[in-house]
This record gives sequence, structure tokens and C-alpha cells, in this order.
Amino acid sequence: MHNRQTITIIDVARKAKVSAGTVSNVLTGKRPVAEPTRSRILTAIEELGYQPNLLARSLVNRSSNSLGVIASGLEYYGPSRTLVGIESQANVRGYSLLLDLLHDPAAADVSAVLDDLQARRVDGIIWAVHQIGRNRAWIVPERLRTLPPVVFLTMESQPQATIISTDNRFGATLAVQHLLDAGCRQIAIITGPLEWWEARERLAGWCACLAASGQEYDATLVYQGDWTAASGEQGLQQLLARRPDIDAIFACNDQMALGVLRACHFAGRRVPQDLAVAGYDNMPEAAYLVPSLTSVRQHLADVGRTAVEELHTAIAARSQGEASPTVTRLIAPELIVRESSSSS
Amino acid sequence: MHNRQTITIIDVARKAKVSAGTVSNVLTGKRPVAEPTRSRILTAIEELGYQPNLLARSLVNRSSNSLGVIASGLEYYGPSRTLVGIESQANVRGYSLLLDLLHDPAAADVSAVLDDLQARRVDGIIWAVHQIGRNRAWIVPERLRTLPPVVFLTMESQPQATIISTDNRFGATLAVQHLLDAGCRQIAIITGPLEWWEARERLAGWCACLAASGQEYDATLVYQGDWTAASGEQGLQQLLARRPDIDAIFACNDQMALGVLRACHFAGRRVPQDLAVAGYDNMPEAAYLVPSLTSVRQHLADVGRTAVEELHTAIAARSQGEASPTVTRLIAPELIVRESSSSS
DNA sequence: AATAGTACTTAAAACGTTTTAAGTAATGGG
DNA sequence: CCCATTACTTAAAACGTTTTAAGTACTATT
Repeated sequence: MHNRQTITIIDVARKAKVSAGTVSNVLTGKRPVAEPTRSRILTAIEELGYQPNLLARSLVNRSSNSLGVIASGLEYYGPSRTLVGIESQANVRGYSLLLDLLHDPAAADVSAVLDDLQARRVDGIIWAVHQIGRNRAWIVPERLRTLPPVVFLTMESQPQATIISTDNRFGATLAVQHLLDAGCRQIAIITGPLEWWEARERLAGWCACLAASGQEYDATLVYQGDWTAASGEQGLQQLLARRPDIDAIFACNDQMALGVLRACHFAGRRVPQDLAVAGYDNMPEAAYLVPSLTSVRQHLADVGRTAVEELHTAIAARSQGEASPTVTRLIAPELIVRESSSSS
Repeated sequence: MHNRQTITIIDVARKAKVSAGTVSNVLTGKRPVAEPTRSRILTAIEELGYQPNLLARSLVNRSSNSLGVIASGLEYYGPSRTLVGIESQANVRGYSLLLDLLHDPAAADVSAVLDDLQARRVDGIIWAVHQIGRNRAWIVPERLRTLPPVVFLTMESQPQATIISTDNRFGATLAVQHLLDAGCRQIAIITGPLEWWEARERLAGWCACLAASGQEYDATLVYQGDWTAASGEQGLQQLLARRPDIDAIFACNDQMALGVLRACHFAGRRVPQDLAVAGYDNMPEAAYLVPSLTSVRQHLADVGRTAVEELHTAIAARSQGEASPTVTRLIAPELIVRESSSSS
């Protein structure tokens, strides 16, 4: 019945009484084609319902017009937001996206996914996995040389790599300085797991800010959580037990801040009167909690978009044979002050 | 310096003193190769660092081993969760994922993305955009026939399409029945935008459940929100103004439920003593709100995985030349009871 | 009227695989 | 010792494009 033979550029050529090369010329627009021929070809394409085969095109062009994205934790707010930014800019630049998710972001062996992307001849790769423990160990010049250009998200600055990230240290400073300005003096912190680079950076921002205000490092003010609300709840309980005098908490993400709010409720500490609370991430829920949550907003979609732009220029450079310089780009976050920290 | 000439199967063949066909045979494993030759080839591959070009392979195989995913709203909890499920099962089945995001999920013109996926010769397509208004209008047999197999997520049952979805009507029933069992009698609902199929389904579940308990439809108990917490907050205020006697609210997602909780706080209504609240989605924050939120948990990762499985069998069927039957699969959600609705 | 230049077209050669059909060498049976 | 059979190998032909180098037909110039 339906022989569904795929129709190729040759069928179009035959129908328009012209050679395949000419059809290709009108398709790519790289070479002029006389008006009558062009329109003859166009109607032939239309009538046959011809759809070019991008695989064949990519094969000869040696470029697939696609980017590989390796991400993890997509079920969380941050990563998915970043991906949206990546996708929108990829669209603008005409790239398709090949998505790979890492189930264990701490795993160091990633050669399989990299090989696959390479085999599919992606033009560039965005590495959107958080830096945890030694999961960056594969980033060595020998491996990078065999890969298409790579842009890394959310990792420590490194001379041999292009990196786009939000400025976690600065973000933490914003929050802590705000708490200081609000009159708080004993500001505790609930960090993320310290194998995470981001967690260390935010802790460093807290340290630096307190140091600048003349306080010296006090380990009893630090609790290491694991990003979950449960750990925030437990963290506050422990901190209160150790240091009943604390008057502010900087929770390194909003989930943990949520746990803190809950623990405060049961501990009978009013927020913000008895204890000011600031979070990090500015998740959509933050504005509607009771009390609404002061938080640090990262411009994650911008991170994603910038990553694509940076990658795009690197790709262009390499296709010219030039070696593109590696850059590190930090995007400044912004503090959103809400009820949980405003004394009024 | 580095001439970065890509190394092909022919280079390997030459080095192993063998023909390209034989190398292909050990690569694909479809035809036997004598042990000494095989190992000679293997070491040649190893030494040259050969990486097969999947584009070329796909060209001759007429199958790219990849699935196209068209999604939207990825920054929200549900869609990203579903995508994670899709990705994990795609991995199991050996498919790569080509991701396209729709910025306006209500837009009806989607031919551009479909064309692109088709041009890239994906083996199948997962349509993960919510059904809103007429954005399903393109689903007509003529168009479907030109496409590779498609699986639709979250839409109304339709004979000509394979559909995987959670059972929204049943989920709503779970929540409302639970509120009835808790002794509530005036159960209001805050719906999503009623152009959304899911919103209509959940409303229908509420209606059905109340009808079964002998109550007849009462429009003053219905408020149409837009999925945002802000609309939930406003919804509760309006409902209370209209009907001060309501003793329970079913908010059709957790964001709106969050707004309801906030509004209750300011209106001085205690939850659950004065007003029981149930949400939908069971977002991670639900368990840590004060009070923690009763909600309907959808098994979204399962939806994603099932979609891939269903697509996989459809692909297999079509490659055999058979027409695969269309199926509709509804996945039952589950109610998670928490403080916001338990009278104890 | 010959030459040069312009403006398109085209046949053929890539691109890097897999598959087909044919070939070869070794083994076994009669 | 010949013929089948088995077990691999291989050269060549796809797959569907783009690009290169070579035409071809005009027009403009001398």
C-alpha cells in the first residue's frame, strides 16, 4: 500500500529537471541559482514533501549542528532552570541539543557518555554536572584535546577550561552582609555537603564576610547539611542546642531554609524577630512561605545562555583552526529580601 | 602541529591488514570474525584511538538510535521529573535524546520542531507538552503518517494516538474522598486554568466524588486559578468571601496550595482545624511546610519510563513493517496524607 | 569575429559507515 | 582425489548529502 520510500534530493532534482547539486544550492543558499530554476525546484520540493536528511548533510559537513549537554539533578530547580537557558540560546544559534543525564553526579567515570557524544559528532559539549569530590578528575589536557570544545558550568576556575558559573562566594556575602546590616551578631550557617564546590564557596563567603566585620571563625556556628529540608531542620536543632544565642541563620539553599523555618516553628522561635533566616536559590515557593523567605537569586537561565554563547565562539574559533582562549565567567547573583529577615 | 585528521574505519583496516568490512563486522558483531583477526583489529582500534562515526552509521542504517523529546515548562517540578524518567529508560534501551523545548506550550504551530526532528531521523518522538486549548490540533492522521512513531504524554484519550498519562481524575477523587472521610462537608476547589486538560480532569474528579456523596454541583465552591501560588492565595480569599462556611480546600497543585496556606495564616484560619487543605503534585517541599501538606503524588518518572517502553515497541513494530496498535495507559497516582488534612 | 568574462549547471568525487554478493581457503565425506 | 560444505574475507555498492572542477551558454569587449 504505502511504499514509504524516502524521497531524496535526487527525486527532487529529477522532478525539477535539474541536477542534485543545483537543488543543494537552493537548499543551502550558498551559491546563486537562476530564478526560474529556483522556483521550479521549490515547487518540486513542495509537491514531493521532500525533507532533507540532516545525517547525510552532517556527514559531509563534518558538523552536526548539535550540542551535547551532560547534566545531573535535573529534578531540582537549579539544573532544570539552567537547561532551559541552554536550550533557548541553542535555539537562537541553530543548534539541536543532545541530552545526557548522569545518575550519580559524583561518579568519576564519564568516558562512556563523552564517547557517545563524540561518536555523534556534536559540535560542542556543555558540562553541567556539579563539581563534587573528584568528579572533575577526567579534565586533563590529553582528553580535552580529543574532544570538541567544552564549556563547564559551576566549577572551580581552572586555566585549561572555559567555565561559566554564578558567583557563589559573592552570593553568600550578600546574604550574610544583609543579616549583619539587620543587626544580627551571631550568624550561623548550614552548609551543603562540603565535597560540593558550591557548598565550599558559600561557606567561604560566610567566613569572609564575618571576618571583614571583625569576627573570627567559630566552628560552633557551622553545621553541614546535605541540601535536603530534613537536614535543615536537624541542623537548626543542633545549632540551637550548641549555641542558644544565635540570632540568624544562613541556609545554603532554600530547601534547608525551609527545614529551618519548620524547626523554628516547633522550637518556638519567631522568624524574624528571634531569628532571621536567609536561604539561597530563590525557588518559586520562597515568596509564599510564612514568613516569606529572604534568598539569593542566581541568574541560572543566564548561565545557560552564556554557556551556549561561549561555546559557540569556541566552536567558530576551532573551525577556523584557531585555538580559542579559555575564559572564566562569573555571573553575580542578587539578594531578594523578604519577611524572614526584615525586622520591620 | 596536530593535523587532527579524523581516523576512520579504513585506517583501522589498513593497520590491521584487513578490509573495512571485517572491521565493521567486529564493531557490530553481526557476523563472525576469526579470533586472531578480531584481536588484531581490536588492538588497532585501541592504538589509533578510533571512534566510529555514528552519523555515517545512521545514514546507512536509516536509524539514528535517538528519540526526540518535545517538552515545555521544564523549570517546573512535573515536567523535569518526567524527563528524568524518559532519559533513564532511553539509556536502558540505548537511545540518545534530542531535546526540544516549546516556549509557548499553547502555540499550535509546531511543524518547525517536528520537521527538524524528522530531518535528524529520530526513531521516535515523545510529545511531552501539556494539552492546552487547541495545541493538539496538529494531531491528524495525515501528519502522523509522515512522522516516526509518536507517544503522547498527558492528554485526552484519542483512538489514533498512543498516550501515557497519570490518572488525574482518579487522583482528584483520592484527595476529595479523603477530605470527605475526614469529616469535611463544604469542600471547595481551586482549579488550574481550564484550557488545560489536566485542570479539567481534576475538576471532574472533584465533581464526581462530591456527586457520589450526594452533593450536587455548586459553582460557588469553584475558583479558577492559574497554577501559581499567588492565584492560590487570591483564590482562598475570594472563596472565603463567598462561602465563609467552607471547611476544606482541594488545590489542584501544590503551588496554589502553598498560597492557600499563606492566605489561611493571614485570615486566621487554622489548618487543619478550621480548614483542611490538600494539594496535588507532592513537590519535595510539601513535607516540610507548616503544616506539612497532604498531596497527590504522581509517578511521573514512571510515566516517562513507560513512554519510552511504549515507543520502543512501536518502533520495533514499524521496523517490521507492522502497524503498531495505539494504546492509552493511565498511571494511578497515590495520596500522601500529612498534617494539613489530618484532624488528629 | 574572436576573446573574455559572467552566470549558472552539472557530473563526479567525497563524507564514513554497513551490507551484499562473490571469493578463498580449509575441512570432511564419499 | 574430487566435491560440498563450512568459515571467514573482501571489493564494491549503497546511504543522501555537499563540494569541486569542469562545462555551457550568454553577453560584453576588443
